[in-house]
Amino acid sequence: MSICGSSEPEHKSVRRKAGRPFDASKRAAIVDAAAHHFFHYGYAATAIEQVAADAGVSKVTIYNQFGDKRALFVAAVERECEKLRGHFSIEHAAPGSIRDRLTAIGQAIVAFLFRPEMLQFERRIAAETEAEPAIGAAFLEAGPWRMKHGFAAYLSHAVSAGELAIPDPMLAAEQFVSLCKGMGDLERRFGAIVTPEQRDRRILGAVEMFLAAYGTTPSLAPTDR
Amino acid sequence: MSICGSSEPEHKSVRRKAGRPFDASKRAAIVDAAAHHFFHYGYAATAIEQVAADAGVSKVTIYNQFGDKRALFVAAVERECEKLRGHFSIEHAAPGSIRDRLTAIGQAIVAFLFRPEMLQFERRIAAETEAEPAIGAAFLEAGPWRMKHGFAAYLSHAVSAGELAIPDPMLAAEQFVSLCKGMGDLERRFGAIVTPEQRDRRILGAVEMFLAAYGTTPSLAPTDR
DNA sequence: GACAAGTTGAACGGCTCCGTTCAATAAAAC
DNA sequence: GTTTTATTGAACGGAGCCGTTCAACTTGTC
Repeated sequence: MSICGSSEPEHKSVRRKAGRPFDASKRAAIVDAAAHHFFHYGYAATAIEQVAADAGVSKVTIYNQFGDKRALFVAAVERECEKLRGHFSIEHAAPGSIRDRLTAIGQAIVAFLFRPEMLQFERRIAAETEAEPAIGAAFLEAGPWRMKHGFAAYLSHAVSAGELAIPDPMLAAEQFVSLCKGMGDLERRFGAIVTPEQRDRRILGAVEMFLAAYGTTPSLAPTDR
Repeated sequence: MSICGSSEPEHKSVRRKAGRPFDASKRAAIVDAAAHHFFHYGYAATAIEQVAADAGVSKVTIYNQFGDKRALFVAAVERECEKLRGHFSIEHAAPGSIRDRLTAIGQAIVAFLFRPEMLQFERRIAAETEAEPAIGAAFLEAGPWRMKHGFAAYLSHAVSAGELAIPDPMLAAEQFVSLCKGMGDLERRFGAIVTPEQRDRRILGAVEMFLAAYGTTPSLAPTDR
């Protein structure tokens, strides 16, 4: 099972086999439709025939190209993970105090993670991880772990600049994100609504606590409000 | 849909209707078997016939008593939530420094939350919350929110004792738990193994950070190690 | 004992859906 | 033009499972 490996492992200009080649545009349409159905209605609730119809393609074509329902699902996950990979760049040079920048980063992270599509995607991945652990691993690599590394690098940068004092940036990255999400993560997964006020309260608290632990200048608002 | 309301809403000694009454022991056996199957194999993958066989009961009996597959699932969730309710008591008088006590609490919380059965249960609840939001709400009430209140009360107690300085105990409770779980929560859900060392590292870091923000005595080990 | 209601086993209808087969057709390589 | 391969539409086999029905039996109340 090669989930989320390098995109084009072997495209050596090997002599194309004779006959009519696969229609790449059809393949893309299939994966698109499949991703939509899988992540919107769930794996079991997705009928191959429906995917075929949405992709404007025959069902047999899908089985020709992917062979299996699971394989199609894996392909959809791969595509989504690929999209994820582009979303983790933090500007190393940003304006404002470290407090302001942390706040902005926290808001961006929460906004990104709490999108409804992300919720759906996580749900499906978590459900299928049980049957196919490689799927969960691929998601962790492409998403959370990647983000953690990026953010840890940012923190290290701030440490170099003397703005923070962090013994373990990887741990600190986890801590900050965990604080920002707080219980909102659970509530979201279990259908409770999380108000923007709650989000902001958690982010504010996260920044406050983070600076209390890792700040270099004596924190100015230890007992705010 | 009455999920997790008061256990026995109307048991007024209303004149028992004539004829053979429901067999309570059978009902219990059914719910037991159903819970096992639902939380072990998932809702869709659970066949009523199998539940009936495991409970030593006829399929028709299940339909007589519960009427529906969903209703049976709800009954199983109710029973599990009921069990959850007993698990959130924190000893207000415990020995040791506040640091030691927080560490012990963190370890207990993580140990409780990371049990495999809890993972399974959460997975199923999250999956079914989509179709039935009341299920997710019931779980939040019986589990996370209950725990949060209990822990916040404990923290308030420590504040009264002058051991901590916390402006918002509810937020602080969230923060501590979030820090203890850290990314381990995600990793667990997506099939990655979380080593005891990682857990302990996170708990240690959580206590450290928590005391840095809310401690009353100057933290003794800011840059531990 | 008469009555009412739960329990059982078996069978059935109905539904959804996966994956395959087949013959006909289209598109590329040689 | 020939060969090779992909695509299509339709149909089929097979499986799983929900929920119902029925007749017989059991267990309770009156």
